[in-house]
Amino acid sequence: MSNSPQQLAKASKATIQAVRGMNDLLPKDAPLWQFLEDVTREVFEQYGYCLMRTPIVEPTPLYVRSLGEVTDVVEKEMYSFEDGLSGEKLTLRPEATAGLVRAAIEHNLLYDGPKRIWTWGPMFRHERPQKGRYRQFHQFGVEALGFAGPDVDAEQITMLARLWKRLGFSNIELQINSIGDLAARKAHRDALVVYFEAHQDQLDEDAKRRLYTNPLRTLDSKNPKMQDLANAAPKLADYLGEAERAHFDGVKSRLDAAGVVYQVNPRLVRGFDYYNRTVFEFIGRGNDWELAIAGGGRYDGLVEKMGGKPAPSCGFGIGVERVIMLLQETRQPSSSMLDAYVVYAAEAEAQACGIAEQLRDCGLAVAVHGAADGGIGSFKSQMKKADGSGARFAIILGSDELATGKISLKNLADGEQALATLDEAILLLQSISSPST
RNA sequence: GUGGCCGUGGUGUAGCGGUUAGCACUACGGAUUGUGAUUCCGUCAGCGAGGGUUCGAUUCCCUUCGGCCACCCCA
Repeated sequence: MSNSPQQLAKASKATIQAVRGMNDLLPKDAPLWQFLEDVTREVFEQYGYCLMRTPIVEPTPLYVRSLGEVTDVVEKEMYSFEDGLSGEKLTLRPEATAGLVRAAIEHNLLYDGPKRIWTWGPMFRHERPQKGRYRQFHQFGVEALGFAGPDVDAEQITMLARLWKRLGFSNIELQINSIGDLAARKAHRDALVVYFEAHQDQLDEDAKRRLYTNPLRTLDSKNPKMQDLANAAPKLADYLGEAERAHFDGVKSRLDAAGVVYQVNPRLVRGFDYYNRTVFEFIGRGNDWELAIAGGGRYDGLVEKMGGKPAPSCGFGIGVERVIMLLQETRQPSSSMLDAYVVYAAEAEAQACGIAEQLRDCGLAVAVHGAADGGIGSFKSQMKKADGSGARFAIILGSDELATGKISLKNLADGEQALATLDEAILLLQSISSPST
């Protein structure tokens, strides 16, 4: 019904836009993303985490089983559809953990012991878009599968703290909490429901709606009228057993030892059902916003629940777009990676391309001038382009250079220009070329 | 998903029933022989889309698409 011939005809005239909440990464923003990807990979590798990748599309039941049937994500935010060709029920992944766990089980990844892994890519959730919240967004996902002790919890939190430091962030807040094991959570939840039922008359609309679905959220209510009620409610901490408390203490003492500053937030919870014990969240603050930039926790039962052998685990996700927002506020745009920009007269066009190829053979980054209209333009306009490209040097090929068999090499930073042979130019360019190329 | 605010060249904006839709930045071209700045001159480029009201709509109304904010939730 949404694609009547009339509507299609109309649509065919209008320009086609990107799907709502799904953004293009434009060239001007790419360097920042690449910087973040590079630094993140380096930090993860420092801790022995290995890259792996899973498909963007998974069978829908994977998420229903792992995240929990009554979670918001599963109930109303998943891009689920039926493959018209096979009839399979599929879902665009809303998070990374379930797919990684599925793959770990499918390939028996844990047969010779626990594994530290990470991944990265787009995730999809059908929410109303806002700043820092998109329908296609990107996450780094990190999982330590098969580790039972509090050491990996602390390791991952410490790793994130190191990442923020490497990225130059200072205004990051860390909140941690223990939500206990399943039994403790269930006992606490039941007590909460009983408590709220006994105070039905004081509940606001949200609280009533969430009474049986997500009573924990009511503890976090922003409604001032609910504060007293929430404060007097049963506390999760009182339901934690000895082992759970010891685990949490283990995490905290390791963070203390590593010098990682944190705040215990007894109301911190996660949106997915599979979490237990340690949960944590890093809050980033920009000029006019405050959002979680990374969050995670322990999920001791998930691997077993998904059909694998029991493998207590811990993991987290980083919101790439949100980290990029912070980077945009704290970092200057990075400079071009070009070593040279070739400017040439019409009769030197063939030589320009040839010389550029020879320079690239030597590992240099070289752009050859090209104009929108297919011509090449004056030397003046070519030099403007050379300047705008951010290249360190301009290589000038005109009739004079052709006649002498040399090239002119102009340092765009200080304006120095000299004639040189190609070999001399290569040596000079290599000596100032950035080592990463 | 609910409620609210908002869509003017690539960017930031002025105008708000009849205007050649103004300004700034950017881009492009030029200011004597083959050279990046500044300055000066010039040029390109816009009312998100679709209906309606009207003699006439960028301006008013509706729908839609998109952005942002709050809620919800979360990275």
